[in-house]
Amino acid sequence: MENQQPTIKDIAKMAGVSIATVDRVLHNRGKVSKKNLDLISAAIETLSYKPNQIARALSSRKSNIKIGLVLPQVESDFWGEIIEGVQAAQAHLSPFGVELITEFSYSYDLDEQLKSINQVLKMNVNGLIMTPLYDGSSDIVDRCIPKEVPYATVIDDMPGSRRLFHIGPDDFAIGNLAARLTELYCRPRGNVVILSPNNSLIETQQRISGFVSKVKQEQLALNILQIIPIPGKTEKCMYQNIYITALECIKNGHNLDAFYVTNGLTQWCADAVVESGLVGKVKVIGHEYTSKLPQYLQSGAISAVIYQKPAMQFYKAINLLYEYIIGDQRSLNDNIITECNIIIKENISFVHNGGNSQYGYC
Amino acid sequence: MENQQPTIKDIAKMAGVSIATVDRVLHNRGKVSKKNLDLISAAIETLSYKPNQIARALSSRKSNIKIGLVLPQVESDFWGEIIEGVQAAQAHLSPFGVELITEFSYSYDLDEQLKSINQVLKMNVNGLIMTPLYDGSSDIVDRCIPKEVPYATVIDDMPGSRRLFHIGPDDFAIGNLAARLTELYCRPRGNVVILSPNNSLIETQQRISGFVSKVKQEQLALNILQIIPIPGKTEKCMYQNIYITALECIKNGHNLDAFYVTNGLTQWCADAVVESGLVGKVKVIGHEYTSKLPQYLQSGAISAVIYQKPAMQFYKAINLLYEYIIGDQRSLNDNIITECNIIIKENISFVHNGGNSQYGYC
DNA sequence: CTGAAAGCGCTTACAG
DNA sequence: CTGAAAGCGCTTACAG
Repeated sequence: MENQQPTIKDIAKMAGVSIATVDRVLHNRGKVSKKNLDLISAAIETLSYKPNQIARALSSRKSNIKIGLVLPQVESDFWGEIIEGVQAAQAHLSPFGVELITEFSYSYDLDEQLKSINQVLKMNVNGLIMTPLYDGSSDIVDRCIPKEVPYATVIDDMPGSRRLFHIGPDDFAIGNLAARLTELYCRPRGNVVILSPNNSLIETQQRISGFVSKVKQEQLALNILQIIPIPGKTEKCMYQNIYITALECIKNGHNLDAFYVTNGLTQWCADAVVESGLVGKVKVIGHEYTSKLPQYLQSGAISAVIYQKPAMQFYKAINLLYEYIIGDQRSLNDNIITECNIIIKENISFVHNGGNSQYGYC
Repeated sequence: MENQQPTIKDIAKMAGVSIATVDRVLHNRGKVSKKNLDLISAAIETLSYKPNQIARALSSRKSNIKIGLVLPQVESDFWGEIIEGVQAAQAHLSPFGVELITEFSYSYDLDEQLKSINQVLKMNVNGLIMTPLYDGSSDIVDRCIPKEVPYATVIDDMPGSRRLFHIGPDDFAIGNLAARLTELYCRPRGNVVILSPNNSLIETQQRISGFVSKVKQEQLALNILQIIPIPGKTEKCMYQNIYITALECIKNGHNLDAFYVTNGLTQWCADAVVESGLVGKVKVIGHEYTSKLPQYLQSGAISAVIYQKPAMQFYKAINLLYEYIIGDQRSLNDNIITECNIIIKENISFVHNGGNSQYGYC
């Protein structure tokens, strides 16, 4: 009926060789005479042959592909959600013989992460996906990972490193957006404090500068009172510190109208607002989907968050890295901007999050 | 190494039959003796066997599966975008031997759509996906499509019909959201006119009642001046009617602060605002991603839209219907609420639309 | 009602 | 440097 896709047989016939030889040039492994190479290449070209991925997957099921994942387990909602993306990817790719090997680290500590990387490398992974923790870490990480092992970064980038690609939000644009949301919820005008965990990360800095420059550029009726870095490497530490700091800000007066929290710790800042009985008076704008988000939006303790769908990012990263490893040479965009959603009280019921994505991953 | 997934061979061996017989019960086709049926079912159970989809796809490539699509081509941005979702699905499924057959109708006219349905049925499709045009059409459509052909609805539903499942937004919730967005952009308060194309659709009515009830329930500072149905079945008609109506509203005074447009014709309402030199003064809140949306958001002619990602909806619908047809009995949720995004000036750069989804479909 | 055999398109030893 | 053959897990006629 329709003209069938050409198969490896077709091009073998056309080039007058065996399919084994065609396979050799397809994977440029083994030696092939120049003459045959040319013949085969020409045939591939003229028939515009594309290897059938299904057949490939079925046939090479024995030779497992392993992809390593190095995941912090710190902000538990945020990273916990990611695990669901990883599981979805596992389910999607296991019929292709892909095995995912995950290592966790329990603090935002570079040494711990390097240990995880080495652990994963011991398992002879064919590729690696990670979220870098510090901006200076490019060289260290590059030295740690052998050149033969391609790796990708998700959420935070490591520019200047050998990473194959990066998936993550446009943090400057996100900062712009946060400023607008703050402005909308504070109208006619507002005094804002920015609380900044992971303050040393370049991504955090970009969000802040996006926020600040949006305010200036569009002369939003926002007055940025302070930008306060929140220290802490472990989960508990960070929760406590942001909560205490928010409480202090509230007590110090200054006619505070809003907090902007630069990452997923938003909920713990909102706790301070609730504790102070200022829900509705002091708005909280922040990031990510956390367990209490629905109820906090409902009560007004949080006005809006920007949601970067981290589970989806990992899901895509794993799929892309797999395609790269099996040699799908589709030109790879090396910096993929992830989609971010605004979540407010009125749409949280139909924003798909990591735990709600029965059909979220196609 | 790891315990391999059981194959059809394993369960044949365990039940003491041939793989052909196992295959028969897997697809409950052909007659199998009660004894063997029980034996095989037990084996499947105890080994918790899952057929390998890859192998299945490879082996059954000859027997093409055809899925029919019945698509209006009216609001061209909206429906044009959908075609990209269809193409993505085609690319994704063609290695599985799936062929998509698309028929277009060029007006919102039931008779024309029925013709398209019949056209597609003539091609012996194994399933069908459509967007119903009128609420009364359940019976007519049900009579038109043979019982053996499963079909699904996307975007608009046809409750009470035989459709297998529906994917679409929660229109009442969307109306709620639209009210909130209007309120945010009109603060401190605003006079709103609702313009309603496709007014007879139950989905449109739900958006409107969502909007109205949100205003009442939360006592939003919005005053709904009028709700005006916009007639028109063809593209040109609708564009002209909404533009003219919007112009009239503006001229009639009433201190208009905002339009809420209940569907993807938002852009043509904004044209009237631009024409009247009232950009910034009269806000427009609406729906969908259309070609001029980026520039209109930038200039302020449109303040915000709610984007239901129609291409993604079709992409998912096609995949789900395919899985159903090949007998993937995963329990099928028959009413899938699609994710909707808020798009405003500050986030349009990183919202993935149909035409921007290189990595949007996993 | 049941089974042996060929085949889907590719990969992988193995023998030359 | 090259090819014949077996195999991945399932489906599909075909013969009993």
